[in-house]
Amino acid sequence: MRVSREQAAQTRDRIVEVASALFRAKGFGGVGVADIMKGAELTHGGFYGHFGSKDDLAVEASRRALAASVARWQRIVAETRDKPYPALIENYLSARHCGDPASGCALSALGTDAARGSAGLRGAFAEGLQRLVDILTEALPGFSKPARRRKAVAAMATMVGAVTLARAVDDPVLSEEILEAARQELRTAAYR
Amino acid sequence: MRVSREQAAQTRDRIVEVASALFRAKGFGGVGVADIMKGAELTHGGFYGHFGSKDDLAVEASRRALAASVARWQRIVAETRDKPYPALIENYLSARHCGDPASGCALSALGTDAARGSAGLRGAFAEGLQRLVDILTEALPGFSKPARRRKAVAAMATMVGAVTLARAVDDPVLSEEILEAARQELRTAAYR
DNA sequence: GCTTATTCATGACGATCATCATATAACTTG
DNA sequence: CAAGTTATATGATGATCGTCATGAATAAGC
Repeated sequence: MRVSREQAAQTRDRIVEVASALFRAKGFGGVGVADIMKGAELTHGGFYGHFGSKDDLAVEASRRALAASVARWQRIVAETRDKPYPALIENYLSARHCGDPASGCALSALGTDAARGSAGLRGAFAEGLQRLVDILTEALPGFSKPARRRKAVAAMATMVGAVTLARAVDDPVLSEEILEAARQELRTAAYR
Repeated sequence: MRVSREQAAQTRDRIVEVASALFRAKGFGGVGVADIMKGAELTHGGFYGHFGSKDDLAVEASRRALAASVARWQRIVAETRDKPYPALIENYLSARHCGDPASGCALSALGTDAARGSAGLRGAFAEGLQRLVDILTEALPGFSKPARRRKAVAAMATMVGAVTLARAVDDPVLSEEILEAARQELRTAAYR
């Protein structure tokens, strides 16, 4: 069967959206092309009419997920004009974000997977990371611009590491301790 | 063919050792049982005489890798009696560690993979993390014990996040910036 | 309204996967 | 030295994987 050009674009969009969630939930290797297509209410056959390979989709889905994070951060900054930095770290280091990788940040959901990925994939991660760091740099109070940039990069590392570790352990008490320790350290580090 | 009981134990040991390196290099899903056995100079058939499943081996290999990190940290602490903390973070955040996941820390090599793993696997990660945090807590200068513990947990998150991100991007300049930012922040955070 | 182009479904390809059954050979125990 | 045990090799299992060839059906272009 065939659908309108506009519907086809929507279909493609739906595939990327579903993939971005499934990849974050189960990893690049943990999801098959058929799973993704089924998630978009399609059969696996039409996949290669939209994408050249699974890796191509992985790159696009990662870009989509990271762009969503950028948009989310921008919204948080806009909504908390006075103190955006605490709002950002509180949000990232929340139990909700930790418990919902599928709709969370791709850096902490796919970080170690991306390290083993193609150059294109790692390029997408680099660009997404840069944009998030830019937002964080602007959100940080005081200091010179280079110092704020340095603090923003380090804060990114702390947040990504904290969520990654909190998810990697099976002890809920330890998970919460990790998130809380990161929250406290980042709060005090910003205002010293 | 058959080998002596002692040799069989060595064989099993060699499999775990090879697996711990291969898993860190390529992820749990990126390596097959046959690859591991070939790495141990065996064929794939004998695998299930030693282990109940691939996941069982994953747990054991992770434990092995994390125990090696604990031993490494203890050695570093013993060798730098006066200032063990800077030595630990310098070591973890080095370009060498970043460029060699196969013999590095399992937390930053398999963090996001472990988050999607079995409860047994996440238990192994929790225990390994606890031991590393214990060492870091003792190595931190000044402060009360709870404060040192909190700082140690946050420092772990920063280190794991920094190495994960530095590996996940394709830009060497950005990678080095991430490691350096984490080094600087951790140094100043410890002595404030 | 007819032709062409294109979206998606069906189905199959070969490769690879974890797992296991069986066979062989040699260590271990008596 | 004989009998039993067991470590490893060989080979097969069914499942799943990414990828692609083909066909049907309909939108788009003339």
